Amino acid sequence: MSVVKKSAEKVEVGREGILNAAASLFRQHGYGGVSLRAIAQAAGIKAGSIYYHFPSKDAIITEILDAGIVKVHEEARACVEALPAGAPAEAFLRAALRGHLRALLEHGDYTSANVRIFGQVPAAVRDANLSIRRDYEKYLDDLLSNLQADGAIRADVNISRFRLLLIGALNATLEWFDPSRGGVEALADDYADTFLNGILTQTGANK
Amino acid sequence: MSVVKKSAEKVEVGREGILNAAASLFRQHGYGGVSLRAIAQAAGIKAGSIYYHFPSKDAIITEILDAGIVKVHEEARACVEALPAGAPAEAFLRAALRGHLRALLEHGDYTSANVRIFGQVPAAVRDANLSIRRDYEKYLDDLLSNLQADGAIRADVNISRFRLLLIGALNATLEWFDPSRGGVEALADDYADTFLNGILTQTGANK
DNA sequence: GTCTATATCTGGATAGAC
DNA sequence: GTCTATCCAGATATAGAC
Repeated sequence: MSVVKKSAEKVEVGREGILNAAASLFRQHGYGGVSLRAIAQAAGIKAGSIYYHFPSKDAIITEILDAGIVKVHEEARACVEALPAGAPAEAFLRAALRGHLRALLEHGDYTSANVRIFGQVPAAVRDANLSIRRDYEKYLDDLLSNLQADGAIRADVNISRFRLLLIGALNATLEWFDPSRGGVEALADDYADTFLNGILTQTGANK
Repeated sequence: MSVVKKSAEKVEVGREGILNAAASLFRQHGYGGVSLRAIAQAAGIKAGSIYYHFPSKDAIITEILDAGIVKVHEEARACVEALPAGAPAEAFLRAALRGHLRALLEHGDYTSANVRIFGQVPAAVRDANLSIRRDYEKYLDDLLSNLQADGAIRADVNISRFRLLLIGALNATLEWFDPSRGGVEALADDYADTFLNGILTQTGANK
């Protein structure tokens, strides 16, 4: 995807090159820590040229924040929908978790920019991203509620609170995940084991 | 602790007033999004006056980052050490979790600033905070390893990976926790239940 | 579609009065 | 311990050449 200059240094140009460069810089330095000059330099153009593609810095970050959520939502949904008919209940959680983690870590600059600076952007930018966020949260809540209605998840589990715990734990992997030391799929399985069964050796009678 | 002006608007002055104002602003707007002028205004002084207390912006953020970790580490340790002799194994995890969460949410500006902008500050500032971070991570790893050696935690649980999952989930509560809707202690117990036992209704034979 | 040049403003930091 | 005044580097954004 996107243009690649021969083989120099994969300097991408145009709209997508700007977005990729910006996402990486926002992730590293935060919203206020990145100048249009820096984005332009990373994209291989001059600062003034950015305004041909985007009307403002806020427009760039808005697009990046949205993309971060959309990619994760789409991949989680795709993984769930790819399940064979009659898959066991816990497979639904495993699939959603795997999709979330895969998209999260494969589009790390966009998703990390979202996780890190959502709370730091101007209110107008944050509001624009909120409905997209809510859509994904509702998707997960519905999925988990169905599993609970089926009896797979304990009745005393607060679904939206567990969803917050889950997303928090998954998103935090962005801060330390290193693809050269074990793949995403293994990580997803490992995390799913913990969420589903806990860490205790014996789980006879809970309090 | 710290000075309070009569009852006007709790405008704190001096060193601590600057730190409190800065922590709150860094949490809200990120490292690059906060100017010394803004910090000064929030602290009720003028920008130039800050340099009487701190040599640079970096010195301020360094102190805030360190405080964020130290408060959590101290409270977690205190909760664990307050356990009665002969407390059950899982009580150790519950205590550490409760201490972490309590300090995290009670000193939200400092801890949230740390969580949000650790990855965005200049390298020199980040390095200064790293050893303090490592100390706390080692404390948790040792505690969890002991529980595993005692047989309380399953042998197939990767301790440092579980610690990453745990801290990630706990720190994420900063993004949504609202003390007016349920206390910290209840949240800590709820999270502990999930980590210890998982969410599945039946936990007969794990794969 | 990208450039140069520039207008306008805000940033961190310093000096010295009080 | 806080102020005012200021230096200068760097910010967003615009205008117009190519």
